[in-house]
Amino acid sequence: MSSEIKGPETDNLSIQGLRLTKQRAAIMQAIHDMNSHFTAEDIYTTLKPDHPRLSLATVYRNLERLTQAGLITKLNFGEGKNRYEITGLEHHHHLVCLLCGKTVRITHCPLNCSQLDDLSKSDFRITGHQFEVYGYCKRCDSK
Amino acid sequence: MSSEIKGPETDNLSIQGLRLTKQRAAIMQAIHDMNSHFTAEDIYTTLKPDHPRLSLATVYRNLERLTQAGLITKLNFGEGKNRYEITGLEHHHHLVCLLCGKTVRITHCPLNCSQLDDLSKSDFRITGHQFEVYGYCKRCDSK
DNA sequence: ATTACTGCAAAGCATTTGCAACGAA
DNA sequence: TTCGTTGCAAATGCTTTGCAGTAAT
Repeated sequence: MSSEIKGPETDNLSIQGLRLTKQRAAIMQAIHDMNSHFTAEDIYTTLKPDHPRLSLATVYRNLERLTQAGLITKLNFGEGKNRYEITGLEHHHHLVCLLCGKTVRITHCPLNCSQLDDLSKSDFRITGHQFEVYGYCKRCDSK
Repeated sequence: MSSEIKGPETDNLSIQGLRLTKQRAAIMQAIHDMNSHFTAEDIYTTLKPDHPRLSLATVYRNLERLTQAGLITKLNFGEGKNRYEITGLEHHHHLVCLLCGKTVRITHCPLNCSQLDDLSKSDFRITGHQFEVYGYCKRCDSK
């Protein structure tokens, strides 16, 4: 329970040597209100109306820093762009609808398989993994 | 055993309504000689010396068509670019070394888990998935 | 006063596309 | 003669970077 974003809090930031700028606060707030798998563009278009001078570059730089700080996690749904989610939830993966983008959380993690245990012991030190399942949700499939 | 690339064969192509151009033949040959997880750039730089007029666009277009035809499969190692491999091998996933790029095949497929069976039956029609594990191989880890 | 952070514009990379010429069938 | 395919150049989409000014500590 060390690194969680619970609101516009500064604690996690200062520990990492990050400063709490207005832009960063706004971005963290937006991340919260987003409650889904968001992109840099999502954050940008959400904030732009109330922060006309905010630049996309700032959003990217912040998402990068927050990722490094462990506050958010980078996801890859194979769309050619990155998505993020807040870190600290139970470890999970996703089932993604290719049409509407709806996602369902999969709590089962494929990393717990004996074949990987064997490999891991002998030849590899595993540091990360990625598991995403694609398909069509009931709603989209019936169209 | 329907769609395999075994050399500069035309059978698979004609079935798909694809023409066997010099460029396509060269690309298929290169794919063979590549025997690893290659990128569009890999194919391009391999062929360029002997095919000075070959364009990257042609490589991309061919990889796309060959993927559609099921002869090769698109991979995503989270590098911000696509990799491909020849289809027809036993279904598998990869353990990828983040330093040297070495890959180890994982024959276990996480799609066979009861949680997914349940979801699949009720809400989703699963059409694809992605499972890659990252880490450092023994050799790179000891550096 | 430092020095992290920002906006802006330009650059970077992988990939795609429009179009006229080309060449398999 | 078709019409799938190609080369070229330009365009796209996402992301990064250089730089000079700004602001948090």
